[in-house]
Amino acid sequence: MIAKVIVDVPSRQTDRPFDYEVPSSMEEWIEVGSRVGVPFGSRVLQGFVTRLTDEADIDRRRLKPLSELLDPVPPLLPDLIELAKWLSEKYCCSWTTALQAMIPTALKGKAERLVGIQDDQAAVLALPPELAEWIGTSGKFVKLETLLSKYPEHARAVKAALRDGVLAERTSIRDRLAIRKVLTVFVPEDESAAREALAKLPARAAKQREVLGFMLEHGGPLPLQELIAATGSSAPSVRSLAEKGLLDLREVEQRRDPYADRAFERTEPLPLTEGQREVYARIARAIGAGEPQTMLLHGVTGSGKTEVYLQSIQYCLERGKQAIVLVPEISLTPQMVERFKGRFGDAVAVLHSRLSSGERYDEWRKIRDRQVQVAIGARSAIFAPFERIGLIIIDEEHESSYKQEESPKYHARDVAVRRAKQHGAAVVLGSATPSLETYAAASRPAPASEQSREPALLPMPDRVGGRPMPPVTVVDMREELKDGNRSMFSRLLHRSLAERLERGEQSVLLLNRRGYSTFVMCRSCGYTATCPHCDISLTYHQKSRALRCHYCGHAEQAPAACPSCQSEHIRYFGTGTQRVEEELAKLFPGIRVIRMDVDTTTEKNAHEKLLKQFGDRKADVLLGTQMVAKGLDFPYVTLVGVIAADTSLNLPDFRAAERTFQLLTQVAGRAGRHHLPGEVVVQTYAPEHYAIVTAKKHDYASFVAEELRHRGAMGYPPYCRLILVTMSHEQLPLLSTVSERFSAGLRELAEHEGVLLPLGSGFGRAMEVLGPVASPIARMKDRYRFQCVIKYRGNLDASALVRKALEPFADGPPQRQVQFSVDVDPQVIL
DNA sequence: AGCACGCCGACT
DNA sequence: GTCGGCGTGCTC
Repeated sequence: MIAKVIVDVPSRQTDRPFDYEVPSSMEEWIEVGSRVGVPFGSRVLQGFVTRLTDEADIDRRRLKPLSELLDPVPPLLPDLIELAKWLSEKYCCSWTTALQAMIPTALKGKAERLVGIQDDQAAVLALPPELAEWIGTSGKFVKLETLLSKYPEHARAVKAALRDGVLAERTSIRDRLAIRKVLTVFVPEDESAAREALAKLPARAAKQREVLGFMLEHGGPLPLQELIAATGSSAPSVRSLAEKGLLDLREVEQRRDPYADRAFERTEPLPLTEGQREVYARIARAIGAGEPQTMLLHGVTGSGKTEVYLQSIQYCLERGKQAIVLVPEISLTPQMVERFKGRFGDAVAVLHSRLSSGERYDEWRKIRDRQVQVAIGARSAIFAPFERIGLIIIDEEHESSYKQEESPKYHARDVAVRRAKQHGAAVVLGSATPSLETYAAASRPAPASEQSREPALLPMPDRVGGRPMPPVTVVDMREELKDGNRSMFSRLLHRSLAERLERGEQSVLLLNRRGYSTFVMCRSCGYTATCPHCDISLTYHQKSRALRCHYCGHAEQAPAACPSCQSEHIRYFGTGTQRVEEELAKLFPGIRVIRMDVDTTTEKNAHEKLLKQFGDRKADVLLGTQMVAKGLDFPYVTLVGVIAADTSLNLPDFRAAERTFQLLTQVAGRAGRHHLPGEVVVQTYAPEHYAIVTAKKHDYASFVAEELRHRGAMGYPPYCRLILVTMSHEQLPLLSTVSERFSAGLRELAEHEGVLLPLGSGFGRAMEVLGPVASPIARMKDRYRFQCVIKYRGNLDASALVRKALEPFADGPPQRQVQFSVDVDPQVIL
């Protein structure tokens, strides 16, 4: 049997399967998706089996055998292997990079050199005795690295022994993280004997008596650490009991269940409103049909989307299929998890980045081992190794966090649609503010033949319980200034906050962070601190009093005087939220504020804790950046204030208006979700901007109409698609030549295909190549950066053209190589 | 990505 | 006359 293996070398030249002989001992176990160790050149690497066949592409005599099978159960399934291939083509990355994105980091194996004694008694005598003893008997292998670090003085002897064959060497792939084993204490089988022994333990062995007594009373097995904690004893006491045979001490495989210590109250399906019922029926029908179908669930905030999700999943599970739920990382809150755990209990695995890699690995294994039927998680949960997916839900479909910024730069929404196609599953994209791409596709009347390719539109325009959308008041900050109010709070917001304080209700304040971020400026000469390696400003970190570049990590001490003019009028602008907090304290003495931003949420679970405090009404105001806009649901929040709505409007990105509208709508949805009516105050310097006007009216349709006009005029998605190619090199002239050659080459290929046409002409296939021009961040980590923007439309494989255009630049001299980075469907092009 | 093979300068 | 620079080409 021959296995086609993708080896873990992310270069263009090795981005194809290599053939290996499957040893007969592995034949029964090996599958497409198995992870294996293979000899590759002079080393052993990790790889994935992509196909099993009897035909080798090369001379059979040149084949090498697989050296090991790394997991008893394949970590990937054939559909994921195929999906990875698709990812690599669409997003222009290597197959192995795509495969790596699908498995937990814990499984990224690394080769390790092992040495052991050959079965040759006489030769062993040649080894230094302590070495021989430590290595142990023949057949046992120890890590070479460990051996050398333990006995550095014997390095020569080891080398000689390896050369002479006294020591044998083997290479093996070792997982970065093993399954966690926990030393666990058991009551021995012969419990009565232990009881008798307990009575006979001498009085001075007080600890042991206590421990044994506790175990006999407690009964069941208990992790050693817990036993120690519970009895105030120490490990030696337990061990000596174990040595006497009065307790058993064994290693037990431990699942790291991050929710183990929490009980979730079981919930039952809620009665659906008529609107919910209709949507649910459509989704259920799609699941039942077993045909791939995408639906856009356009439901206003508070319309009860989550309950529809829950019941749809229920239906899916009843059909014996599995479901994946994607949620933006930021809104994967305990509240959210609770709702799913509450409904489906142990059938849910939760995957998010706040978990340790061990915890994530264990949650992932529940999926692979078929112990759960529902996976809820951020972006990468789309790769959950389920075998029969019936439903994929993407909540807050418009969120940019579904796009991965590193290679593979995939968009989870597009991957979901593709995966659903493989499984005949339904995809539900849920949002109050769908992305323009999705909405345009869903509302476009599809030709009959393409019915299933366009998402169906499922509207949910009403809030549950008929609660109205909260009224939004827009305050023109220019008028405030004119009237002599120079505070960051308008008179209305100030008054509204005061009222909430009086009534004991809560407020949420959103500061659109960009434009307010931390930086350093000299008020005398206008000097700003910039990174010496990148063309961007340094940010000021109050805690360490350091200036830091968040692209390359460069850090320096914050200067006391301006390095340029020596003036002492250099000012450090703290995070915007800190300033707001200070101001609040000044205006409302005694006000209790919870601040949520990068500074206060770095600690693990900080997020969770802060939200819980706010939920317990331990604060009057929740102040934060974007993260307070998403998915929070607190009954006593009756005021939402947006400090500066237009900071995101002024970003030089074509999605700036869309982002602003989405943010305002989302945050407004946080107010008045329960019995108390809510109110929203939006402060801005651009009250007439359509994003703000339409957000005020909760009028998505008008926003879309206006925004589509702009996109059409400027030639941006959804009227075309984009690919951003960024090239970088230390030397500007070389970069300039190479980037010109690349864009010329790409134009030539497009010309050859007959698609190199201006997008403004007609409606067929067309492609434009813009640039190269200097990137918005023209230098990063001492490398200059140029970019090309490719716009295209119609049924054409632009990724394939880009890949082809990249070929001549494959690899040359490693040092002076221009780096190419391809971003298909970029979220920001600035 | 490694690592080996292969052609031109400063050493025993 | 050899050791070693890293350019280029391969890895089943």
